[in-house]
Amino acid sequence: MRLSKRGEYGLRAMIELATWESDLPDPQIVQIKELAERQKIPAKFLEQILLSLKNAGLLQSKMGIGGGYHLARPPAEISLGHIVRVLDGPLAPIRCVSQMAYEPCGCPDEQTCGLRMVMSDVRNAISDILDTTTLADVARRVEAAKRSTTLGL
Amino acid sequence: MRLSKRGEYGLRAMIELATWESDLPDPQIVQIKELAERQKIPAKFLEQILLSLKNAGLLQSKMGIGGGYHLARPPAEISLGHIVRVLDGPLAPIRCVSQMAYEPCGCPDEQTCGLRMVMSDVRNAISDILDTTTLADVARRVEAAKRSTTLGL
DNA sequence: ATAAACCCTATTAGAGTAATAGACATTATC
DNA sequence: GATAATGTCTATTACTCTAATAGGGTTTAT
Repeated sequence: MRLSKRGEYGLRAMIELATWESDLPDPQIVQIKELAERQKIPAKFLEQILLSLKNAGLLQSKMGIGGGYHLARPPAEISLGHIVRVLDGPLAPIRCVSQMAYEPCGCPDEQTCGLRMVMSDVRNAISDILDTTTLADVARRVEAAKRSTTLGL
Repeated sequence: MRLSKRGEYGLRAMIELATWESDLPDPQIVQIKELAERQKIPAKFLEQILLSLKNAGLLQSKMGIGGGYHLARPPAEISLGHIVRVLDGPLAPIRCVSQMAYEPCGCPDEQTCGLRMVMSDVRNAISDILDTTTLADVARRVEAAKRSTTLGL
């Protein structure tokens, strides 16, 4: 049940963009290189990932000097589920319970397939989290955690 | 977030064994070949899978003529989570939130890592389902579904 | 003794992952 | 308008993993 590096790096980058924006009214423009350094991601690999996210409409970019990336929409309107689907494909553990990429699995009867019932529950549990959690939610939790660890010093 | 074929086949086989047992007081002994045919799984591949499950203590086997496999414990005492972990490894999407195979992910501070917070929720959601659902639970749901589709005819 | 079953390890073909490379396009600035 | 900093795009590669296949060994009922 693993998230690929591609998915992990993409999520980290998007979360970082969202946390930077959370203070400021206007979207912050950030270069690949800076994001890669901060998150310790190979820059050329991150480049591909951000490009996919841009083509999916989740990021916008500006070319040339002073260019970079910023979120295409407010953080509250970008769900983690969307990001994961773009980078890693369906959330479902098996395709016969996928909403976005259903395929029959060959069992004699889907209505009475025990595996399908349980995996459908798993899919829904994952989707309940990732499709309802937005970048803004994550940014908020990060800020809260930072405040409480600072107090703990 | 995918379940491997290995995991899928193993779960199907275990669920099948459990549903057969659900009627009868004594554990049913079943041959690899028969399980493979019923579930349309390559027999030699299933052999490897069942062997892993046996070595993990979830199945027992009997060699020689009239031999085969049966569950090592009552279906109510075998969780799907256990089966998946044996065949596919940790449930967690990333290792830094895994209970059974934790590894640091290299983020500057795990306490304030947004990705980690969310993926920890996902891990728990998956584990809440798979670790609390037993083969007996699945068998029960399958029987119920069979009854209701039969009524619907 | 035989055949039916599980036991165990090695091998392989193919797919997928994680990167790396490099040529190209755009734009701010001087 | 030259230059350098940036994103765009595609190809390639090394490596790992997956799914399966192969085949010889061991046990046991008859």
